[in-house]
Amino acid sequence: MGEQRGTKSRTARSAATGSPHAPAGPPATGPAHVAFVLTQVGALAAMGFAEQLTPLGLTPAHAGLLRAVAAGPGRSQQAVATELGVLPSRLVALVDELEQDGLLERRRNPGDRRHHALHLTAEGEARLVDIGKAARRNADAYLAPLDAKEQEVLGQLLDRLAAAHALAPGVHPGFRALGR
Amino acid sequence: MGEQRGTKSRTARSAATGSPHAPAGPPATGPAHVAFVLTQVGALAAMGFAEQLTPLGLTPAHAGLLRAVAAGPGRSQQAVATELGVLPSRLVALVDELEQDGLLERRRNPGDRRHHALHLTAEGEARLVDIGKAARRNADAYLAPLDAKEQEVLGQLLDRLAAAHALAPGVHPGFRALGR
DNA sequence: TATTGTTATACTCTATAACTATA
DNA sequence: TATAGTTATAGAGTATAACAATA
Repeated sequence: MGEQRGTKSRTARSAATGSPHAPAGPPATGPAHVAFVLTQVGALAAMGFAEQLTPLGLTPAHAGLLRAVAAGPGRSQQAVATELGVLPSRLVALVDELEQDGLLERRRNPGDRRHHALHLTAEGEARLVDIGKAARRNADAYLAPLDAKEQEVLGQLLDRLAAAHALAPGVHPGFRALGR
Repeated sequence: MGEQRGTKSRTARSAATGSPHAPAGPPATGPAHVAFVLTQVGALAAMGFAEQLTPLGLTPAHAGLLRAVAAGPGRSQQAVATELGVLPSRLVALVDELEQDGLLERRRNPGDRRHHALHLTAEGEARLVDIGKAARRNADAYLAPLDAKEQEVLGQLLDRLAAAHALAPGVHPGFRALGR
């Protein structure tokens, strides 16, 4: 059930994502400060999630792909690659790995044999539940410094920003190739 | 003044930082959702900053290094590398590039000739001002969907999280090697 | 012998483009 | 010819370890 490949390099990566790099230092107040701290805590949260994922033998990219397939089973690799903003050639490797782990399967479309319809296996569905638990575990620990009301306020403000910047609800921007 | 090296690969990267990857999709509410959106908007803000930096011929890593040197002039590469959480071998390349652009200089320490004291040049100081403007520009655009009061509330909540998780004030976590 | 900086090297991730098989 | 998927290849980024100079 998943050979835990690349355990080492798989430790954490994400958000600083892509390249783990960083904005310069900001003043202690004002918009620039808020934006900077936003990138700080966002990157840290992403790293925490990646760490929770490690024991599952998955990277954030794998988790995002599993979720995308679950959200729309039977789609072609092209369709999924487009939604996630990933290069088709990269998606091949991700699908290969998840298929080897028995979490995902390619099914040839009888109508147009060029397509590979992507579907989760039963094990893939189960793994997706584990991913959800990992995300929840990370989120609870990460947001613990804030009480329930504060978490709600934070969530609403962030939702507003996400909506204003047209972020796709379930898709992480760090997924895509960034500078394109 | 800065040959704008690697314009192509320098476009944007950062936050998804490290590896530009992503947590899986979350439910529409609750802590897991808040944490996920936090990584989304954080990554997007970091990407925006990286883009503002591109015309300056710099990456977020360069900007962070310039700031670190400005914050404590005359320190050794080891000291700066430790503060930023960067490998010394990597710092060499970063310093090389900024030195070639005339923004930074190594000064041999007469006392202990093994050390290279790092200092900004006058041009480096000027560039740092430009970086601040870029950060401000990005932050203003990014936070525009929220009014002043909301931005303040967001900043306070994020500051609380940053403090609780012991984030160094001016240092971006995406800077360090992540899984270490 | 220990430390600073540097170089060499390997590994991963990402990106472009060429190739195949279907249509 | 056009499209889906794949493979090949090159490029950056990042990591480890070996090395030279200095102490």
